[in-house]
Amino acid sequence: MAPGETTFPAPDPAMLAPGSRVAVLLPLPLAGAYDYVVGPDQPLAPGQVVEVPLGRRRLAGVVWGPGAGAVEAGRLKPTGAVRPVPPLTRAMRALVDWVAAYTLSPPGAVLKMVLAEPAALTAPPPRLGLKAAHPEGLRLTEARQKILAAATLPLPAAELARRAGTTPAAVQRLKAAGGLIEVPLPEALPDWPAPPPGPTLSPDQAAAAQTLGAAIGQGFAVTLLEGVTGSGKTEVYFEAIARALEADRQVLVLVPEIALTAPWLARFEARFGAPPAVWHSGLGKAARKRTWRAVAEGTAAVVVGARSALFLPFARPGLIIVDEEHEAAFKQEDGGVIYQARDMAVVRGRMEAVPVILASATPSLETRANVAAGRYGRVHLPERHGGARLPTVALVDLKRHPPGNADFGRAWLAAPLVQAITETLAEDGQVMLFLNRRGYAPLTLCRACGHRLACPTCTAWLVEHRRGGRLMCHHCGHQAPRPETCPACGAVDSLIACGPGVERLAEEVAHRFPEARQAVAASDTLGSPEAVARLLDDLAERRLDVVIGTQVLAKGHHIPGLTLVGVVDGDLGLGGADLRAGERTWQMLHQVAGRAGRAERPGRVLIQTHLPDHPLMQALAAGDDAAFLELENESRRLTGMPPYGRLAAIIVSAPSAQAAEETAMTLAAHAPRQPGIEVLGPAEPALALLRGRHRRRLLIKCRRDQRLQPLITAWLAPLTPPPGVRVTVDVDPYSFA
DNA sequence: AGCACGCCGACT
DNA sequence: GTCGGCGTGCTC
Repeated sequence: MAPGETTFPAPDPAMLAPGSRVAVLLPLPLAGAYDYVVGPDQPLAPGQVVEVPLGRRRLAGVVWGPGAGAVEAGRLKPTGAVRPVPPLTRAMRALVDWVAAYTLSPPGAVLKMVLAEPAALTAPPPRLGLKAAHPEGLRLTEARQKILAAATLPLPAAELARRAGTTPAAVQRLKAAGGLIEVPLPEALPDWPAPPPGPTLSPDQAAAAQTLGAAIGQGFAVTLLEGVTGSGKTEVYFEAIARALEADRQVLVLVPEIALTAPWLARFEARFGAPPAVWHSGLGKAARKRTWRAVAEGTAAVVVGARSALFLPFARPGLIIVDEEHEAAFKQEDGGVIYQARDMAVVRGRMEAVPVILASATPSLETRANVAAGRYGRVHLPERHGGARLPTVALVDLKRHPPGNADFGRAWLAAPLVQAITETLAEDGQVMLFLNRRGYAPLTLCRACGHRLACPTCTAWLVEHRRGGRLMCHHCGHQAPRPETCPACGAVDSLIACGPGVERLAEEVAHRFPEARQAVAASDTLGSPEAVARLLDDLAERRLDVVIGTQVLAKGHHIPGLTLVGVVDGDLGLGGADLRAGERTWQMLHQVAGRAGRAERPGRVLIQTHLPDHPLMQALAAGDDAAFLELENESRRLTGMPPYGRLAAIIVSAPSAQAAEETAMTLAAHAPRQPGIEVLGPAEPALALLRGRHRRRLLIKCRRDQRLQPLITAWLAPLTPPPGVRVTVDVDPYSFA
């Protein structure tokens, strides 16, 4: 076999002979697979990646099965070359079909996520090495003798020159003279050292690790791994990973946000002696190709990645882990396919017959309900590893302690929090202030005429970013320099910043605590795992006293000197129409609370709130999770909301508000009317205008034991939206304020 | 998703 | 008189 022509045997017996009709799924949002006639060169098997003509281009699709026969035989074009990649497994094809049917997306749109890097579908150029040849009449200089002595085994040219102690030029001339021949290098086997023995686990951890590890190789099962921050969840599921590796299976770890995994990666490497493969949308083309192929060929043992890693074509999957399973970031909101990666990970586990671990300190209500119903198992880690104490939580009533104005301007820190920061700094402790708002101020208005600066293409205020002196829309990326005069009335110096962002909070801290060394941490200031790692290192090495951050800081990293966490706006997310707002606030505060005092010193958490009597705030202050969860669970049950009912959102978007409204009204008029089905709307979503498109939203709701998809399909199929109007379906929507 | 075909404004 | 804008529609 010639180098670079590695063929992958087709394991599927359902071979399609040349001349027969074959269905090929293309990575395009088409309604279904297209039929082709199998080309003369070789038979095809389901799952193979094959080149086909489409219009006047050629692209790679996947053999989906025998052709369906809707298009007359004379119009069929022949399939082309089979691409040198392992065929998509039956489980993978089933996953594509399942996700497409569940999310009401074209299967080709799901396939596109699987074939995420088209370049990966071509074989990498074979690595060539040079090996000694001994033609007659070769002039043997001293340098040439050294090269030939070093080239008894094939080596890359640069390496050969280095070992022979000569220059690459000498090697090239020797090659030209026929003294070296080019031979393909054997594929470098991945250097995956045998994992060192694991750490000593507490009895609870050991028992949990034992349970999770025992599931490897035993088929599909879902287990919730629940434990408070610092209980050692990661160490426990690392042991399950070790069991999967021992069984020669690959592991997928889904994380909500790859930029935040720097400490995780360090721990992983410390445990296993090698880094995992990493997958996220920000990877460069070359890295994507390398990683995709390594996963497909089975040489990448562990992959950690964001949502999109769910669709990587593992050769020998053995375990799927979803870390921080409660995180809203697993919900893909925009783009072709709208899906919940955590839920689809469970589906993939079922398709692949491998166990799934959902890990969280604050599991979602959905997952809790699945545990309660016996669908998922549960492993609980009650003890804090090392016996560190949980922080005390206190509420700061903003009505009793309004921050008011200070000599430096408007203040956002109430007196009790200022007091606590002063004490903490005096005791040489570190402080984290948490405010989930990027930028300097979330709203800018004109003092003269009251005009508010809004995004031209979204229903959203422009956020001032003083770093860079710009106004930005956080929804579409629109940005403009901060104007000198009011765009509405032309008044000079009349624009004032309203409300706090992290930059503004940093200003207040600088005024109040000029001695304190501080840093701001937000997703726009900390883009990469390296930047996050640097910040955490600065904290751990005590080069910082105060860190002011958004959600990016609310992760379970270990900062021993951190003894005070201040939540500047604990009410964010409360009181809206968002189903999960209360739950999210609870999870977020829990996670923030978990940050304080993880070493020997006990921590304090102060939460500023306007609603100290809210049951959520009371439960947090009392540390009464059970009370909060019971309240939340009951309200979901009574209203038939998830997890006790099923929901889908129908989103209409159009260039004009009128067109959106009209289509939405038409949809509502044709809504299914039957017992147990409720259709709400149309209503204006929170972002009625997004990226220049006007939007309306309808909600359809049914009981858990019914299926929404067939209803929605039957409802929408006969209604063709007018030109320019788009109708999209979001099954299991997260935001519907 | 591309890449066509198809009808209305500013240029060699 | 053409070059070219991107609006709809098709690709087995």
